[in-house]
Amino acid sequence: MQDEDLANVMRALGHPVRLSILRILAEQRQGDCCCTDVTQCLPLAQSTVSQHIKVLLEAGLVQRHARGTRNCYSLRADRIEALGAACSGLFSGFVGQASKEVA
Amino acid sequence: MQDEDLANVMRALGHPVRLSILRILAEQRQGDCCCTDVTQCLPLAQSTVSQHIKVLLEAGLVQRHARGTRNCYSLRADRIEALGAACSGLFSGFVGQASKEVA
DNA sequence: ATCTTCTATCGGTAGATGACGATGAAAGAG
DNA sequence: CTCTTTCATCGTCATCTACCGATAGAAGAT
Repeated sequence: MQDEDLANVMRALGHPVRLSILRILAEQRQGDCCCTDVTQCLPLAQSTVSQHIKVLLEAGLVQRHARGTRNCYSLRADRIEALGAACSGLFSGFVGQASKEVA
Repeated sequence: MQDEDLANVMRALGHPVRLSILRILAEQRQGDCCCTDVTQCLPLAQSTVSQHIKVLLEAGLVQRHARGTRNCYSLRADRIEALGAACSGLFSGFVGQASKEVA
């Protein structure tokens, strides 16, 4: 994962509301969590929530699947796992060098 | 680490230049990397680099230690490790639930 | 066909962010 | 003391972000 992509994903994660949305989606068993459901869990307008979801979509962290009149969202576990791996590599790379000095 | 803090750190990481700065600091052996050194590695003005470093400082990702007329910067390995752990927990939490549906 | 629900998008506003050049303070060198 | 180097901060500008209300289109219900 390139720095540019990684930065994009980090930026998507860099807002408390979006972290909340991810948590809300993670708690849904069936993946049938639509925009209205998410909105009801948050003190924000539907349009605002929709915008945040769009950011998460573009970062590849969630996926959309239409179900009748609803748009349902769920986490993209594959991408999140990849991100976890990328972070591990990133941080261990940093720490590997940095620990020589920080002591 | 609370969502608010986590989001702050993510936001700090959510810019390619700041990721670059972290990489530059990680490559320094002695921790004697000053603002001018970092600036020479980047196509940006010194004031801009100083601003980015400030963001990283406030996120707790780097530390400053004066050395004569220079301000030297190094990574805070402890914080980065903590962040890595927080991310692991976050992602595994997400994936743990999400994987029930994504298959 | 009409009504309702859901939701993406638009338009607008306030505030944050990123970039720059200029400046001034601190610390060492001459 | 004077000069140079370093660098955080300030003022400014352009752009991006976050939020809202309004709207329109799609899909199902009546």
